[in-house]
Amino acid sequence: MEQTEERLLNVAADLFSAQGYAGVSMRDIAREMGITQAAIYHHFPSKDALYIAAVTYVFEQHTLEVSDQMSVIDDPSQRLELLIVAMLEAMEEDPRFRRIYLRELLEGDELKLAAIAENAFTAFYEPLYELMGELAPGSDRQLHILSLAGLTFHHLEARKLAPHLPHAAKGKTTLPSLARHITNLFLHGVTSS
Amino acid sequence: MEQTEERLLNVAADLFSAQGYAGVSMRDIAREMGITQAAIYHHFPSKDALYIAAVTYVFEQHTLEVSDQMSVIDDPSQRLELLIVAMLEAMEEDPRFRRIYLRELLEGDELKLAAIAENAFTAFYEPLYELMGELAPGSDRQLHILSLAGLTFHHLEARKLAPHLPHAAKGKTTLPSLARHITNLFLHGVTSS
DNA sequence: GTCTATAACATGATAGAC
DNA sequence: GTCTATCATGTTATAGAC
Repeated sequence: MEQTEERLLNVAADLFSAQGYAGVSMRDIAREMGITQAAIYHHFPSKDALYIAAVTYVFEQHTLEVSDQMSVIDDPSQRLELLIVAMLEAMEEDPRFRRIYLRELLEGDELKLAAIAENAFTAFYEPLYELMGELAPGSDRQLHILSLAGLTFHHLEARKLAPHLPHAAKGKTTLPSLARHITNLFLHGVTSS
Repeated sequence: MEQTEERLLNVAADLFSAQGYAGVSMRDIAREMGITQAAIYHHFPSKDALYIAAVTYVFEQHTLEVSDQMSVIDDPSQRLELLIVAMLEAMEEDPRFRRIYLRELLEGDELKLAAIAENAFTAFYEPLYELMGELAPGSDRQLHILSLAGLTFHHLEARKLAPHLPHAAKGKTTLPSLARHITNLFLHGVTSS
């Protein structure tokens, strides 16, 4: 991929993930790029095409392999903690990823949702699915995976909200403490912390 | 409140919660209302004012009293289950509520987030906070409450996504089974189901 | 690969009739 | 309380020069 095109995808992903499809104009993207709006059409035929390309681009960055380091560990609880830390770090590292996911969950049509399902979870889904079979055999594994996703996505996004809540904690929550909290809750529930 | 104005707030809330502020035009709202765009300005001075009024309107519907029926129950676990069912039902009943919450979490500025914090959780926060003190004394109660919020919001929103995931369950998830899943997970973790 | 210029249309908002 | 008409601006997209 050419350098300009990749930068364009990055700028577009930044803006779209933060302000949504309708909230970002081609001029906004062009301004951030330092070019004129018309120049974008040399790289992509339409705003729609640019959006889809940017979303795909962000998702492709997250199909890393996490299962290699995991497969050697026997204890499923330990493997879970590793996966949760990996998920949190991946989502923390690229806010665009989790925001596009949440955004598409809100307004995505069936077609986009199917694409999301295929792309967003690929790196984590299969190892997680297998893991759930070990941790809680016979249970609804998909429900558990969606629970885990809900916990991680929401905690990261809610850090902006937390200071405004009634009994706000003094310092802000660090990533490792979040990982410990989620792992603990997911494994043993609220009664064990 | 006049009848037309209330209907206007409802239509606006429907559209804004589904497509976001930038994704909805005054003409979209007018079309749904069966009036012209200019007529809206008789009721609200600007798009911004209408949006804020619609959001406030939706939130005000959800400051119901749930604590009355709860205070008589001694067992904290039982009270938790009641609260979770109440949360799920409230959010299921009005998708606009949870979507506006998630939307503002994504793009809300500090001012709006503060307003959200004040309004979105008012009905549930205090009883939940107290409950956490009984269920897990000494723990970070706010983290637990945000966990619970993440679970409920995400599960409800992800029901559109679930059928597209790799190992999708056959039937769709019912509200009572969701409530049972979340309560169980939150109380005892994945290992107990 | 980027520019200027422009077409064709959508948008938020106002003025004034009824 | 709603209408028509209109304004100023912003929008996606195209044409053609460099």
